[in-house]
Amino acid sequence: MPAPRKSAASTRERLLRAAECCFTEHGYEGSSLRQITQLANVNLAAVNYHFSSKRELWLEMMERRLAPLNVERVRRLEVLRAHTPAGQPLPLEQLCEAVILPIAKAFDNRRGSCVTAARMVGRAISVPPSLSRELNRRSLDQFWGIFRASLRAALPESSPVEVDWKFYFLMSSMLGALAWQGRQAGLERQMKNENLEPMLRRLSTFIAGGLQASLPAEGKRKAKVRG
Amino acid sequence: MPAPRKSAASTRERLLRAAECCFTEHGYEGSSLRQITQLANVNLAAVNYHFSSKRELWLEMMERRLAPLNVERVRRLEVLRAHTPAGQPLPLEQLCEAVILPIAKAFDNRRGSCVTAARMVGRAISVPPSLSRELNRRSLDQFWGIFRASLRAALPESSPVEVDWKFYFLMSSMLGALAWQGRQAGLERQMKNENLEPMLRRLSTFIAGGLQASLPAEGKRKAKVRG
DNA sequence: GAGTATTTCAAATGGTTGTTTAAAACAATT
DNA sequence: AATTGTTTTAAACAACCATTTGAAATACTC
Repeated sequence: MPAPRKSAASTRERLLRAAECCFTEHGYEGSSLRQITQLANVNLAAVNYHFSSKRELWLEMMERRLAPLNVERVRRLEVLRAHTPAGQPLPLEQLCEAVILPIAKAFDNRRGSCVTAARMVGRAISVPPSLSRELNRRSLDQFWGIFRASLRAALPESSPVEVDWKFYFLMSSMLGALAWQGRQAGLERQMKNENLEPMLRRLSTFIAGGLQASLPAEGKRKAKVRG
Repeated sequence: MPAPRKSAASTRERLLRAAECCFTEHGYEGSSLRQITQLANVNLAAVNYHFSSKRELWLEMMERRLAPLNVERVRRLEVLRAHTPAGQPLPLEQLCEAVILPIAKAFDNRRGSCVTAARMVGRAISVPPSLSRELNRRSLDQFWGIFRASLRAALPESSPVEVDWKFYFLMSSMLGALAWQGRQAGLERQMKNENLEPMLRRLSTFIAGGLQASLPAEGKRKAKVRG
């Protein structure tokens, strides 16, 4: 049984990198295998050899990035839980940071920008439903189950359906902010590589504030941030 | 000069309606003119006759919906400004509602669901950049200028760049929540037609909380926003 | 170094895309 | 009724799409 050729992994890798770039820039349906293989400097048929289809290329590309990202998220959630006294609710802002901040680190920064990588996460919001569902099954369901439990622990006074709404707003806000990438707001300049983590911190603060705001226990109208 | 044929407007209208449906469901690149014309029961060439291209069809479809939406938003902002004593900052939550709530009403509800229409707005987040830029130029720039001024008036203690960030999070959160439509969170059921306005109210509260949260005036936990 | 499994490659498959064309059908005016 | 301008139609256009094929090239084992 011959070992795989030296450049084989390189072809696969180049393909994945090119796919990240194209899919992020032009979306799933907007990127052709011809564009991707040309950018990767490999033959067109390589996609169907190394992966079996365009669909699978996209899924593997996403999986590869999301897996370590989710590991880090879960690690942070566990640390947070360990540092919170029993009976105390988990601190909301740090909970948000546990989900959002790892995005800045989890991506390989050597080639391609972090910003592209972050936008890649956001792109998942606009992919065909069939792909979205499959990605969910492979790479998100497990993490989301864990995270939802943490969110319940951070919001002990909210009803389950209330928590679901907050969960939804947290996720969709995060994806929206990542997908949009400062366009239309004159912030493209602020969202370059070196500024990604500060931006994610701002985002965490924003989302934590939103989660806190709609707490039924608090007197809603004006004192919405914190008691 | 002969008057336009009776069914001419009808063809255009049917095309626009079908376009809303297809583009919302499958995205811009994912919808073909053949799908759209078939759904509209018109000839394929009708698209290039009534509009000049697929691109223009999408732009006109969006423009038609966004124009009255923005009129209503501006109207609400003016009412809000008129009801706020001079020197007082505009109330944040009502500011958010002025931008978000009109989405539930501005769309023609007779045919097609409101939810579809709302998702259509969210879809703008995932359209090719060239389209996004053109839509911006035609239908959003003017409103955004007005709204940004209102947001500054609601956040008198925030710096301009700080306001830009909040503006960005407000917009991207709104688009993200609309685009995602309860998928992945088991809330599809909650987001049917009759529930759209309550959902938009929740969203307003969430976003208003986020805007409030990062106020530099408030003694934040780590004081990361500003010294 | 012969043999073998793996990887690349150019070419072609069958299908779809947005757009164009030129003729036909239509409505209104003269 | 003839003319005019508008709208619809079927057909064709050229370009591109994802995927497959089978042979050539490569790297590894024995």
